Amino acid sequence: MNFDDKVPIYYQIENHIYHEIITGTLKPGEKLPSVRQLAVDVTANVNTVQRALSEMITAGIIESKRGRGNFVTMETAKIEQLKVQLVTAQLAQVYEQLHALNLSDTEILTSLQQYIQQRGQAK
Amino acid sequence: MNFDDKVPIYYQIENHIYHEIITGTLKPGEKLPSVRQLAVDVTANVNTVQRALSEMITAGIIESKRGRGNFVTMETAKIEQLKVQLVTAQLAQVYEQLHALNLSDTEILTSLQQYIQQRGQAK
DNA sequence: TATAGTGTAATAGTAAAATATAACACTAGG
DNA sequence: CCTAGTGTTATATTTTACTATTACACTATA
Repeated sequence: MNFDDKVPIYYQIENHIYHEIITGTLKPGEKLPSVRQLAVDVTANVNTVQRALSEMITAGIIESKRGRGNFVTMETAKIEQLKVQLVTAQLAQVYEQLHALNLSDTEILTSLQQYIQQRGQAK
Repeated sequence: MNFDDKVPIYYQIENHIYHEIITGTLKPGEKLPSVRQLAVDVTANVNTVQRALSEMITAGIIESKRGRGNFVTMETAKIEQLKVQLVTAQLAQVYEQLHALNLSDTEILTSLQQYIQQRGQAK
């Protein structure tokens, strides 16, 4: 995995798995790879993976069944809620940051528009 | 100061000062508070502040004058460039994250639009 | 029932960030 | 020249994330 050394690995693993759940790579009720396999996949330690999973279990997104494995919740409402939560967190962050740089609401919007346009051309 | 324990303090201090420079709270050529005073201001250690400053000095945004103090660069072009850089980094992050959540370009834009609208109503 | 695969937990060790503290080097002003 | 204020650097210590390793608890199945 490609880690950003500015933020904890367990946090990045958590986010990574959340993304897989939200995009449907991991479907509701589906079994996750074993913690040992996950550790290999993301090139991290079992304990680090476990820490990430613990938070997801607490959040109710993952259900842990001892001796069987970890499973994505079947409550699709929770997954949808999680998605909204992550999206909103992202939007809030950009908004706050750019606002703190004295960009107006419209400037923030148009700058994102421009960024997307330029990004499309660059490909 | 209000630190996010998910990212290094020196990095947050760096960002904090960058914001003050870009918004004009700290003007070109202006002297920064002493490192010891800054440490008190942000409730961190002198060495931690120094680490943040070191990166800013390397980046050419801050000029250090031993015995006199640290000063914001007078090259306004550099400051403008820094602003573009920070804004772009923010835009890139949201875009990548939301794109990874399977939001299309237009969905990303409209969701930001909606966020700003709702935020306005909440006040 | 034995075994392989699973989650869970504990221990010890390493590395990096941050702190506390002190010392050093330079500058300006009295 | 001396002193107060500045940046700079170094040392030792604490804290936290991460790793390596091992052991334990449970489940399914051959």
